Amino acid sequence: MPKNYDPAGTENHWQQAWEANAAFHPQANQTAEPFCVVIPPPNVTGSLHMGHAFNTALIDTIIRFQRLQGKNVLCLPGTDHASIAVQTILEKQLQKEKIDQIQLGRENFLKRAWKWKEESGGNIVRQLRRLGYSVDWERERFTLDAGLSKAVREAFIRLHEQGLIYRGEYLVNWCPASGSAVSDLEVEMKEVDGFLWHFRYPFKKESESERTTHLEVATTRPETLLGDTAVAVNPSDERYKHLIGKTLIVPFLNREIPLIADDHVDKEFGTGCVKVTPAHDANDFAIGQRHNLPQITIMKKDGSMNKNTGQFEGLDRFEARQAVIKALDDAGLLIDVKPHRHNVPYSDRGKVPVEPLLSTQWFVRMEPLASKTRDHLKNGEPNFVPKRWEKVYQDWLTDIRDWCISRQLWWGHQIPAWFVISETQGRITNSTPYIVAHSENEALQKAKKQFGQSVELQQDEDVLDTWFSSGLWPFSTLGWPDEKNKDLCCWFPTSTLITGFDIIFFWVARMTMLSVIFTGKIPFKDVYIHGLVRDEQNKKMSKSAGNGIDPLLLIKRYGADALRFALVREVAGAGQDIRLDYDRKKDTSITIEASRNFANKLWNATRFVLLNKLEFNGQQDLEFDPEDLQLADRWILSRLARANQEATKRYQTYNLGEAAKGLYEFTWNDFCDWYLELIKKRLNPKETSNKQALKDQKIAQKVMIKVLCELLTMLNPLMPHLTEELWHSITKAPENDFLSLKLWPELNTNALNKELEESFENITEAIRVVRNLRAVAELKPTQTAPVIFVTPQKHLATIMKEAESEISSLTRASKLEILDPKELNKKQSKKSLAGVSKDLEILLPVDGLVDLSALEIRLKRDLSKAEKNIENLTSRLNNPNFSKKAPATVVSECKAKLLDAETQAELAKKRLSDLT
RNA sequence: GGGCGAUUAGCUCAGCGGUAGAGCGCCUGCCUUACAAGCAGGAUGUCCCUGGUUCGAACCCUGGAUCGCCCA
Repeated sequence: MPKNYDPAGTENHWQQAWEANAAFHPQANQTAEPFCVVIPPPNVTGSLHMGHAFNTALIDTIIRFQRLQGKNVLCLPGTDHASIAVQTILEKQLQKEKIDQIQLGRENFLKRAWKWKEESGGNIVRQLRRLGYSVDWERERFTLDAGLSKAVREAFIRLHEQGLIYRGEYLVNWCPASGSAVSDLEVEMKEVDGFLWHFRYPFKKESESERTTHLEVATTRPETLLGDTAVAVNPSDERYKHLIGKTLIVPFLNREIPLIADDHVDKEFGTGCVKVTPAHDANDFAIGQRHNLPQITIMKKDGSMNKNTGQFEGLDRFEARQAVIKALDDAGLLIDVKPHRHNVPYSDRGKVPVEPLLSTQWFVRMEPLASKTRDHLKNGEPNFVPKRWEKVYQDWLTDIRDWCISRQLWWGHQIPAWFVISETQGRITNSTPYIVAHSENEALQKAKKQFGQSVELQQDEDVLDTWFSSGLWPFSTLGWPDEKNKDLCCWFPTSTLITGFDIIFFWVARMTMLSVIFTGKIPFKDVYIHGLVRDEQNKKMSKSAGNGIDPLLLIKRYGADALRFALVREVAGAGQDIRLDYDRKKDTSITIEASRNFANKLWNATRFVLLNKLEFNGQQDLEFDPEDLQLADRWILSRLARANQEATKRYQTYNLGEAAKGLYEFTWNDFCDWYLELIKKRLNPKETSNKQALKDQKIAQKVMIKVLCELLTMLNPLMPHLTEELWHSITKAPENDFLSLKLWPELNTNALNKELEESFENITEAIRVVRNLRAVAELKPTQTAPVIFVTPQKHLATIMKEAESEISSLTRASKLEILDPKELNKKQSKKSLAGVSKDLEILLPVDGLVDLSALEIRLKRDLSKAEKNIENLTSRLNNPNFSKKAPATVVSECKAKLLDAETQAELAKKRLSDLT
């Protein structure tokens, strides 16, 4: 084994071995308790970013732990088809090749899209493998698969049958960049610096009075005045009360519109008069509905002005704004321009302002779905971890708006609705009847029954929102709508959903709602919500901000295990965002480097064990008679059991960061720093003929191997590659026998011994004091010196005697004495360096030149600490309320501490007086 | 405007009623044959402010400040 761990080869090797042996491909018919996680399907156009790495690290840790618990674990991977993103990529391709999309036709376009998917779409999935993801690759799914497409059609048909899907003309968010409607959720509000334009809205001649020939109106979007069908004021606004009902004239178009009164108008905003454009603004749409106003669309789908705009026809929406302003100015109607910061809705994908636009779309009626899902939530389904996200989820399910699911795109699930165009002269209008069916054939049969033999059908051109198919993911991937499917029966409802809080709305809520309606069940028991990865400036990592950190680069530098361990370790406070330090010049991260160092530590601990197990081979049993165990053995076995107990609990309750930290500390501090150091002497006995020594050696070997093996298993969910490699090194297990498929070490409760652990701490503390005194004495590490421990505590003395030889070697003692204060020779103590730990005196009788002033400083510091303690504790104990009201254990603890502090102060004083 | 979260050592964060913790960094000494990606020793804090509850508050409650996120 080389001195340093090199992850590259190891990780690659085990990833291939796992996959070649289908290690994580479970059978649906096993009797073991099922455990299932479906991964949040990444966008097929995506490439691995830190968010994926983080999510993956958490999921994989959880499922690997559950696998070690003996459960029948399925983790199902896949990708979603990302309608808009793929379409955008292809459109760019076509543009480059100067191919017209319409001429190319839908069929050819889709051929190209699939070709692109086959060639480039696997990118993200390939990259996920680099993390060592223990998913079942044989069950990998894609939202446009035949199976999932069937599920989508079935879902659409069932919703439609239940009256939960409708088609109609409403105001939707139109994204001119992608030429499609998008849902409310795909709109992001951005605060931008704009202007508030004040202009005059003239009254019709008959409506004029001497004093009022016009109204002053303020708007951030002057171009929409071309679609105005009213001006509105608040009914209680004294300034305008008398004018309500009068007629105004739309500039340039000379359209007559009324002045109406509506409660929703804010008197304080602008002049208190608002123009009303029902076809281009959501609030105005609502006003329009209340007042029966006409809706005039002024824009085409590409964002340019249509024929309703007179002289402005053909202008792009932003050009039109400038043109309208200029025209208003020219006409003397423009009054004022004020800078104004306001929110503008942007399309998430298209990155341009969305345009509220009247158009005919398909919608899902959400309230009935949400209401059923809220009922489940009352019973605690699903269970959110951390709890606080439940409220976010609940708020979202309350006051939910209908979901616009149609997209004017080609890449996706084409809506399974066929228009009976023969009923409306071969054209699709808002009144054309339609048939919803699984296939064209079925639609035709149905249509013939209803409309006669000579019907002519045309399928709706639009596709469904990608989230519609993602919403079915937990059950469509398991074989739904085939309710007898073995996978579905075995693993649905799934166990845990693990995802970031940013998609609770988009994804989690939609999955629960769709699942409730189709299966009657919430699709997962637990929802573990994690935070986001932020950059070193605490900014959210995103493509547009350009502050992403490439996980693959970090994997290359530190290894996938180090990256995973670092990400999980940082997440101790569940649900909190994590900040990852990163040096952009050098592509290094101190946090991940620390995890890499930990991997190396584990590597070297194993190396040490292998170098010292002598004639042991992997098959040899590790049984031993507890009677033969030495103090250190019993101690480390107690610590091991505790580590096991804590890790189990933490893994089970999603406290993964704490699990990682706990195991890190056990490995480094307990096992490496103390246990392995303590047994070094036993492992290399000087007299090979001494039977007891050989026995002790063997016990130490067995214990260290046992501890290491269990440790490797417990760390396996966090660092799967490294632990797999090291486990094979120790056990010499065959290549296709995996630690990852073994069982979690059984908890040995008999080994737990709190008292022993506490006593042991006294010893380690004593050793620390000796080392400190040696440093004060400026002894060379190789130099030995005599050590004397003095304690009146019989128990402590006994334990120290039991560990005498270990203490000797760790303190480099030439001679070690453990004495009762009565046995201490005055002369001896006078000439010694001395330290104090609790009621233990530590003496270093060194002759020769020693810097006494350094020792004095040390002792004085000890003394003042102890005195401060005494003061503190006494004042507490002197408070009558304290002893009366505080729990008895706390009071007695306090008294014991006071006693300790007093002895300590006394000893320190004595030593100080000895110095002079 | 409504809601949520954060504020603890130089940095990144644990702790959530019983005298402040870890990792990294820092200082000192060590190539002690598992590991210098290491070992040993050491220093470091008005636990954001303000009242209050309590025998006792970093932790619970009032109010406020700053930063961040979500929704309107």
